[in-house]
Amino acid sequence: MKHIKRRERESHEIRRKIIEAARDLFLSHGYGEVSMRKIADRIEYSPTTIYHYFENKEAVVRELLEEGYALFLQALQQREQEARAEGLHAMDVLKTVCKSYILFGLEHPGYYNILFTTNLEGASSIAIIENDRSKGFEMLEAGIRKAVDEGYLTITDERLTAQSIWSMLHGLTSLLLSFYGPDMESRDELISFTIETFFRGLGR
Amino acid sequence: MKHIKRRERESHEIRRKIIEAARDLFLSHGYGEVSMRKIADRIEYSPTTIYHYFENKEAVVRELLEEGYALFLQALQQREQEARAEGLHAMDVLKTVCKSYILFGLEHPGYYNILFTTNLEGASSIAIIENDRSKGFEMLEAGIRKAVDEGYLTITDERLTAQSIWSMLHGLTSLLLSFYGPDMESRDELISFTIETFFRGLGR
Amino acid sequence: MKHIKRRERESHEIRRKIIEAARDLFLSHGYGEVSMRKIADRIEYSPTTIYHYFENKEAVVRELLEEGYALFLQALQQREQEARAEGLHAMDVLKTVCKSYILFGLEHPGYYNILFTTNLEGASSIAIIENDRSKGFEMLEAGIRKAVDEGYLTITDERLTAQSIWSMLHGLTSLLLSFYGPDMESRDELISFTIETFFRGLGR
Amino acid sequence: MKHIKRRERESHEIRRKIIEAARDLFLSHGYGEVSMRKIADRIEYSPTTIYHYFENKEAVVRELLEEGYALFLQALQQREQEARAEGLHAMDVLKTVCKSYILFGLEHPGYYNILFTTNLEGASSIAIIENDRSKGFEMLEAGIRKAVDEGYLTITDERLTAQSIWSMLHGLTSLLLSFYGPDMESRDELISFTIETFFRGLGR
DNA sequence: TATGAATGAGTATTCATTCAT
DNA sequence: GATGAATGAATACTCATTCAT
Repeated sequence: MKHIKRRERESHEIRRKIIEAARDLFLSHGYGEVSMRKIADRIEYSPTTIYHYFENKEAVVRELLEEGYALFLQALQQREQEARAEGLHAMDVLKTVCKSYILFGLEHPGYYNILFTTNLEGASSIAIIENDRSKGFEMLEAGIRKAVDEGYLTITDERLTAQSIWSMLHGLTSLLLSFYGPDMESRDELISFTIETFFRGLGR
Repeated sequence: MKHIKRRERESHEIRRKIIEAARDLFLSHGYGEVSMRKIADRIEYSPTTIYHYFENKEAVVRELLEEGYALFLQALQQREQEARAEGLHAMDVLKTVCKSYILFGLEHPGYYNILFTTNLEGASSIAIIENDRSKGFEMLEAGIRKAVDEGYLTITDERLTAQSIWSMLHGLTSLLLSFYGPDMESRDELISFTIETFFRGLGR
Repeated sequence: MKHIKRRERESHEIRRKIIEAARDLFLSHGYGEVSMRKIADRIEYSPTTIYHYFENKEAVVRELLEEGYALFLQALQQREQEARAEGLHAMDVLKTVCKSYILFGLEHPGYYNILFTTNLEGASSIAIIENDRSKGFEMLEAGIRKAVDEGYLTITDERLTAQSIWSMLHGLTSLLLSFYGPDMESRDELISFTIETFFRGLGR
Repeated sequence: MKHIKRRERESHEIRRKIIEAARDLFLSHGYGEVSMRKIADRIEYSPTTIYHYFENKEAVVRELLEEGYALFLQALQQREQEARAEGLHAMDVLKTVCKSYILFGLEHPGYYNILFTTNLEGASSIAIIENDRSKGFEMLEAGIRKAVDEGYLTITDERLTAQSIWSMLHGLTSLLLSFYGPDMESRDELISFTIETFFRGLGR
């Protein structure tokens, strides 16, 4: 059992296939719809094989979440650093981060749904990862603080502001994912409009 | 079949129990997780009994949706009329509607999830009700138009603005539902802050 | 229980509807496919109502069989008497009976299937009716005897001959019912050809 | 699914048990009566196990049909070749084929019922096999043609004649199967008598 | 006379999972 | 490293039937 756990971290081609299949299934279906057999069918292996790489279904989902969060955080951080490197001031860096949040959702709808929409009720040990979620939130807070420090924002409660921004971002992303096709013309307009409006509201 | 259809609309104690059980199950689970058997267990009847009152699972969900939308629209309309009766001007009426949207979600988390979060992929004939969803959206648009007409808002694209507001509301509501307990102290503060910020951003 | 049995014989409009519905369902489906609920749906009554007229499903089938046999025998006898009245000689009377056997099957495919094709395994008390089946067989035997008596046939074993004829008739009918649509052009040709061939074979 | 398909053709002890159980159940019951659970009970495995070997119920029936037809055609062809090898002339070869048709039914009542009596309404993709049925019919036609060519038969319509013979054979077989025990003494007599009579009727 | 209410058993099928190889 | 074999429990849904009214 120990050695299974150990190997669980090892990278492996089939591990990848499995979690990619699981992610794709999550895209169009809910947690209950993603079955070990469907994953197995998709990668053309027997269901038993999956148990060679993952202890059970929950372990698959857990890894999916971990990967998703890693990807998510990486996407945000990368864009932030790029923005900084471009010499943007704190406010525009913050906006860039916001846009890349939404972009992540649009580019990885499967991951986004699992990370932020799907209710993973059945999966108990998954709560551990909850703190990955707060890392993204902390990035937001940090960005806000910097904007405040640099005088672009006048804010009393950073935490509150971050929650508010986050909810706006999540609302926008999930709206775009569930009710609009991928080709919605006014998509970018809606994104820009919402973000600009909100930040204008935040003031100076 | 005929005789079921005939009184499908009739009220009945057990019908109520069934859809309430279904609604509660939807609160913490997805469509696939809500099973006829679980509903039956919850109301302490045999699964067969449910089929006495509903043609199939989809019919249960359909009624749940219809009820949910009715409740939702009613809540919005009632608060709007109250606000008008109180002599509030268009802008504050609009804000009141926004707050009652969020309040509906917080008071009826089960309904909110089914109406606006859950992926009802399996349920085909449910698309019909989709247009109930747009009724809520139209209320928003109408409120915006009125605020524009009365000079409280300067807006170019009503549709875009409504989508933007809607996404903010949905984001806020689902954030509150998934990540905060019902007793979150700063809840109302977050709601007010977000709405005020956004409308300030919309300008004049 | 006694009085139920008694009333079971009474004619009644709904009784008729029930067994007609059952018969129609038997046409296109097997015994297992004919359910009390489907019968009830078809006549637009509740399933419970059927139990007012019949003790159980088996009783419905039993009556269906009785009626079917009555109809069957009546059809045969009527044509036989008509043929006799027309002054046909015994041989042609016999052929007429044969043709009316086939015609019954083609005109009442539902009844024919229940009477002669469907395996009524589940229905125990139905064996009683078995002797109705032999009545039809006896008509055949009687017809043969008469043809022999009148010198149209030279036959050693009447029983054997009757069985032989019967099997030919059943084969022809069920072939026509299962593999040909109702509009098969060469239908009558096949019937005539087979009967004529067979009787020619029986000889003088 | 893939891996099941891949070895669907492979022989396997349990596959055999399953289709034999299904065949036996078909003997005394209709399509609707033969359930996966009953099959499972009969072979003393769990119902789930059957799905390890067959995709679904229809696949079981399909294989049953394929096997049945293969056995049927083989039986007919073998006897025909034997008869030819024995130097019988075309007429007697034809009669031999006829007798082996009936014999097949008597020796394999389960198969016979599925192939020629049971209404497989529920099973859609099964129609494909329908053309196996016509192969048997074609053997009959070919035999007739040969008998005509060799001057044993004078016939105008081969197709009609074949249908006529076929219906006689089917009638005889199903009569023997449903209404007589396997030990009926006069069985062979009835078979011979009917065939002889019919062919005598066909003439020269 | 008719039916609404209720259910236990049965229908096909899918699920996650274990075990021996 | 991979899988065939096997299953108990669950899925939605249908069945014949009973009972009280």
